[in-house]
Order: sequence, then structure tokens, then C-alpha cells
Amino acid sequence: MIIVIIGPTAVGKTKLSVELAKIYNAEIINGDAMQVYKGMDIATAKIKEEEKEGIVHHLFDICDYTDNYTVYDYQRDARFKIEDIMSRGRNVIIVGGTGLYIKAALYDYRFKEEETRRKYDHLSDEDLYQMVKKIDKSIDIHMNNRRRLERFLEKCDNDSITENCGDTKLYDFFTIGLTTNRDLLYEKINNRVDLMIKDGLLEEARKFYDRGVSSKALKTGIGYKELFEYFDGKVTLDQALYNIKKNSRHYAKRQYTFFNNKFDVTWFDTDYDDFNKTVLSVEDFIDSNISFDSSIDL
RNA sequence: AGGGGCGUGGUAUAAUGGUAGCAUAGGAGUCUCCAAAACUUUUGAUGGGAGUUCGAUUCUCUCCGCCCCUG
Repeated sequence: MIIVIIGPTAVGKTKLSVELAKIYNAEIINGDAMQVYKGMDIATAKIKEEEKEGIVHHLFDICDYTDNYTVYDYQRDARFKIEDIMSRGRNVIIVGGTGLYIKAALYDYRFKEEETRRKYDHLSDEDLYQMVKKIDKSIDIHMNNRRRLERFLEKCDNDSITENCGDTKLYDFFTIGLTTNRDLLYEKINNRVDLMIKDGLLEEARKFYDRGVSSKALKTGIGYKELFEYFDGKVTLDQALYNIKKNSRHYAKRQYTFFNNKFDVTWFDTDYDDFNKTVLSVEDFIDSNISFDSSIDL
């Protein structure tokens, strides 16, 4: 059995994953694009050692912050872990906030092995857009979305047309969505950023900053790029924190959009006062659906 | 209390006697290797009342609210 736990940042996915792992004899696979990196702990709200409660966790801390880990790598690694865990007769819980990663692992997404390097620097957005339209009129990528336009052209260079098979599930799984009222979530996000500062986010970011090396992970992860601007003296600390909160809220909103439209999710409200209630209602749901697959080991 | 100033979307601002603009926050969406990314799209405002005027957010009066100075 595979249980997928998704939801916006700061709803309590990590906590739920551990509770369910205990109940269902499961191992946990990370489904978060940033938690694969070593040392990026506080900003990504990564689970702490003492919170794991003996549950086996996979695909956390597998990369150096200078590595360029992508959805392609994740797909390969996650599938390998799924097979491995299930072959040992245990259940799998995938938990995380990166919809594309989880979707790529569980559905028949196909990526190309080789990467071509960029060779479009001399072309304008308009040029790229026209090139894409020339190849396939029906492609609907906005002209301003240069990253996607380049990506599409690279794909066409590599070989001909890509077949999209993204709707086929490769595994059976339940998708549990953890959610809460939007205003409350935003409040939780804002508060959590303040807590991160108390937990040493500044020091964590400073360590990376002092190495003087930029990387995809640091430029992407919320919490680092904003503080780097503060270290550079470009913004005040308050402004940096404001930006972290803002970016986290925007991120949460985009997560909802992706989950709602790309996954078949059963949503549960987080009970912040009594989390056990949340766990129980999820457990009820899983138990009542478990009959679909009688081969499950409990 | 007296004198002065100011009231424009949630916030910060622009402009004008004739369709109230911009930013930001908020909402919705796109999505097959930068995804905690990139991109698209959208709701919402002239403090209340009266007057002048064809027409007032703009000018006048008044009330309310806020700020500054004086006491």
C-alpha cells in the first residue's frame, strides 16, 4: 500500500506522516524538492531526528547543496525506494509539498535522459515563441515564459515528438490532502517564519552565505535568497522576513492549485488543537478503503 | 480649546471640473527535469451629508476621523 500525503507548507504533513507510519508499518519517502539537501534544515522545516520516532525515512539529506538535483533524479530515486520498501513487505508513505515530483514518481511521466545546453541566449522571447509556434501551433506556452519555451525547444532538439502519458498511474495509492482555512494557514506560515528565526535560521543561512557559492538550491529555497539580500545589505532584516513570509504564502497558494487540479485528493482539515483527531479521521478513511486491496500487510 | 494640514481598493500612492491610474497584498489558473521555480489572469477605492455645476473625487460649506503646532 502507498499513502501519499500532500498539502501546503505548514499544515502538519510531517507529523501526520509519522503517525500513519506507526499505524501502518510503513517507511516514509520524502516528497519535497528542498528537503533532499543536506544542511538545509530549518528553512525547509525538515523533520528532526528525535521526531522520527524510529520510523525509517528515505530521500532526506541525499544531496549536497551544490548538487543539481531535478525531478528526473527524484523520479528514479523515488521509484527505486518504492520498489525496495514494498519488496520487503512494508507499506510506503510519500510525504511532501512538491506536486510535480510526486506526480512524476507515481505516474507515467517520461523524461529524456540527456540534457542539452542552452543555446538560445541570443534570441528574444518573441523569437523563441515564434520557433515554438512553427513546430507546433497548438502548443500553448506564453511568450513571457522563457524558461518553458527554451525547455520545449530543447526537447524537440533531442528527438522528435514527446509522447505524453502523464495520466496513467504506475502504482495504486491513496492521496491524502491536509488542509485548513486559508487565513489560519497564512497565520501559521507567518508565525513559523518567526519560529525559524528563533531556531537559528539566520545562522543556517549565514553558513551557506559565507561559503560564497551560489547554487540552484540556495537560489530556489525560500528562506535563503531573502536572507542573502539582507546579508548583502540590500534590505533590512524586517524586509527579508516579510519577503520570506510572502513567498511562503504564494507558494502555499500555488501548491493548492497544483494539488486540486493534478491529483485526486481526499482532503482532511488539520486540527491544530487536537491533532489526534486529524490522525483518527485519516485512519478511518484509509481503513474503509483498504478493502480494495486485500493483499495489504498490516 | 485655538490655528493649520490631510482623508482615494486591505496597504502604499497617482491624477483630474468629464471612463479614477500604478504598485503591493488578496483570489483564480497553467504545468513532463530550475517546481520552495517560471508564467498567465482577476476582484476591489475617492470618509458621511449638503451646495455651486449639464456634470464634483476635484470647488464651497458642514459633520466625522486622523496628524502637526500653540496653550
